[in-house]
Amino acid sequence: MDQQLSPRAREILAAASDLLEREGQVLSMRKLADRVGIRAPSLYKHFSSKQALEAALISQGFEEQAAVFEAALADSPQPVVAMAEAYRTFARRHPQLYRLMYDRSLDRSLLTPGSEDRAAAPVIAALRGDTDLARATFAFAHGMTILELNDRFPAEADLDAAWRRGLAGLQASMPAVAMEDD
Amino acid sequence: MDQQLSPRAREILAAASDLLEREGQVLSMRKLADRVGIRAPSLYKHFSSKQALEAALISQGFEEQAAVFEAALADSPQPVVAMAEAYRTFARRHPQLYRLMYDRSLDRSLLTPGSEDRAAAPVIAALRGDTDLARATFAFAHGMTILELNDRFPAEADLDAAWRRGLAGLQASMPAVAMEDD
DNA sequence: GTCTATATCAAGATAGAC
DNA sequence: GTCTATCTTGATATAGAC
Repeated sequence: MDQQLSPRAREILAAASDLLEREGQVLSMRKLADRVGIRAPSLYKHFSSKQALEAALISQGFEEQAAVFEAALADSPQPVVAMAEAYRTFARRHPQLYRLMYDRSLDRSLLTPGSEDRAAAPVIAALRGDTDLARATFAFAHGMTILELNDRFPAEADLDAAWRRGLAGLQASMPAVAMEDD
Repeated sequence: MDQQLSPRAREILAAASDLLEREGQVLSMRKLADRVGIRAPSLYKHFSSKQALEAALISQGFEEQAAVFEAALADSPQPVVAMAEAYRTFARRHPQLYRLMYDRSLDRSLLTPGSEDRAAAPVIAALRGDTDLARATFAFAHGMTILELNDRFPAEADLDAAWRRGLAGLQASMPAVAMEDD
């Protein structure tokens, strides 16, 4: 959690976030130190390695996702659609953080415990505990998102329509609840 | 096309393919040269840059995908399911090539002209020209594939079930043809 | 908690001889 | 088409002084 980080460490993370948000910037300890206004070796007084620093950023990302998903679950009559929109918005706002979070394998031992699960929980809840469908929906959302970030769709593609189409199909395979609510 | 490449260039590409297939190996001009049995600068007599060499590998990958998708379209009563299986098999057989092909933006000017389109065409045909649905299905397949390669699903997850669930939902949103065939 | 100095490694690419 | 020698850049990380 953030509580375990010193104020200075949090400043460094904020600077790293800023640095990442300039699209295309790759995180390096030197560039980060420049931005903070110190020398690169000094960063190691606050984070034991670059990997540990990245893990802190990733954990923060999961916490933010958890918050927006929980809001979507609580506030929307169509939580899956609302979550998909929140997912896409998150990725567009922090494209480099998104890549950091999802483009590689994760060393989960370095993450804030439970942060990844907290982001996943509202998604599974919105799909009524159907984990297969939740995984399929997550895969669809990630695929749409990362392919868009990587410019892999034709310029003329109507991505809103593809999102709608995919979500409609996936939700249609949910066990119908029709008139009742569980 | 391959025809434009010299025999030596094709040997180099084959070596690069081998090198990539050892999971986890990142392609470098030096390691590639070692494997070919020459010095790194000599590679530049055959490919103008590392990027050009990668583009040749990617083009070959698209050609291979086009071939397996075309076979799936021709041979299977359920072409979308057969293509999804072929897609997953391709990625598992060449995980590093798969990442090279899909993890980044593409400089299409370096590719073999038309190779990317040839891979996409059978997919669109199998979905009866519905491009929105084709993009949604591609996104789902890529998401499942890359998240599996990156170990992002829990160890106990039943990925076969998630694939089936996703494909069933997506195909259900195809305009029904029921008794007729077009 | 910051600094300087440095170790270590690895990468892509070019020049020019043979 | 191959070589040697080299340029240039950039990265993570440590040691030890202040």
